[in-house]
Amino acid sequence: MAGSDTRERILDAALDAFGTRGFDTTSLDDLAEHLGVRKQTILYHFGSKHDLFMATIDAAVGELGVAMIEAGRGRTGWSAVESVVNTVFRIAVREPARLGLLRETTRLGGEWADRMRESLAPVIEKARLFLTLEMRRGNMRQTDPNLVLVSAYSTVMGVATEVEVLRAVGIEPTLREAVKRRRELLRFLEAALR
Amino acid sequence: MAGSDTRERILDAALDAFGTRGFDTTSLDDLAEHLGVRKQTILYHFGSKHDLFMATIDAAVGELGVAMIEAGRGRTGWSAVESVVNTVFRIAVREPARLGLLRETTRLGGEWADRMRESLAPVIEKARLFLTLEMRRGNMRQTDPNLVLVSAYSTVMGVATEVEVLRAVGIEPTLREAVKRRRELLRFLEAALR
DNA sequence: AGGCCTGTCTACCAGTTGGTAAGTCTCTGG
DNA sequence: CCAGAGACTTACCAACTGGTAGACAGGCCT
Repeated sequence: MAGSDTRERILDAALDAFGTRGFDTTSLDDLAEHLGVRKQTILYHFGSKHDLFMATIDAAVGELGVAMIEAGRGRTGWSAVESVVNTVFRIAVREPARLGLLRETTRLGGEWADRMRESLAPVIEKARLFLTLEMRRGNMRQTDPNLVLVSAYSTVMGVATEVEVLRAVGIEPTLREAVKRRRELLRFLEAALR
Repeated sequence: MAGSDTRERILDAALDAFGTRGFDTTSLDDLAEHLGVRKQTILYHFGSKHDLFMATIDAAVGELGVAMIEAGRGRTGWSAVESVVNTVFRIAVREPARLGLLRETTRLGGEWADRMRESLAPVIEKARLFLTLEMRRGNMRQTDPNLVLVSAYSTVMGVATEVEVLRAVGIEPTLREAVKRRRELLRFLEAALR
């Protein structure tokens, strides 16, 4: 039959559901119905809802990390930052659930956040090194790289994903607006970092 | 007996629970047990879980807005920004659930986010006016105030509340660290805005 | 052919959820 | 003194949750 293709389909659907509706609100029944499959098929492939979420984190966060490292590879200075931000924004527009899952995971904390940190550790380490180097070179203002990292992360994530906050200031989440937002965000970051 | 004091107690506990564990994860049973009261007492005062959450938003977001406006009153320029950020940070440290509830509400979206936007509209309007004025005076770089607002909001909220992200870069959420974070955040914002 | 593994299904379950119905108690005003 | 409103309770329920047990089909290897 379809072979192990079902597993992939479940993982995709789970990523989408967990990343948009959240972990608690997503029931295996709903997920199964949406896939045209019985709930027990999901449990057969992933054992438990817990394990399914774990697998989802690995898949989503892993690929996200790879994309970010790829975006920064070979670039230096401001162009590296720009490239990474553009990549994150592209993902935010095309697969909002992927960043949503990151949010959801940090929100849930505990064991899941640990897992996510593990997956993301190499990216963070790379970013830290980058910042340290740029500071030493005098291309960036001197401060604690970790704190800069948090500020930059928060800003990018927020501007890229916080739909309701955008609406609160009268910005509708359209593609055109996303482009403007990205441009302004880059200016904001550039001013803050350099 | 205790009169309508129970209502207040329920509201406080609900704010705490919804703001930290989230809406779905918080059951009326748990809430009731924690209060030493039957679940039906909660439903007597608030009708439904839905209505309880609404009331929680009104209470929490309302007071937050008042605190922010109060912090900015009478001040101009950078000192106003500083004062508001300090206020938000104080709340983040002392009543993390209050900011957590804001997060949770934007996360859930829909009707609840609408309600929150209503409560917060005057604060946002005031902030927008402030930014416009400062830009006109030349104290702040010229751009779309709405976009600046989103960037600033995201950054402050993130740095103040995203515990797991902080841990990811090796910062433990202690009080001492919070002070350092606030100082760095202010520098970050100052560089980005002026 | 026959045993076995994989993938999917049906049937079922115990626990938890938000919510309804109807009672009990106490205080207060006429 | 008693009617009734307010505050809180017990008793109950239907719906849904994640998960287990076991059957059945088909392909693969011997």
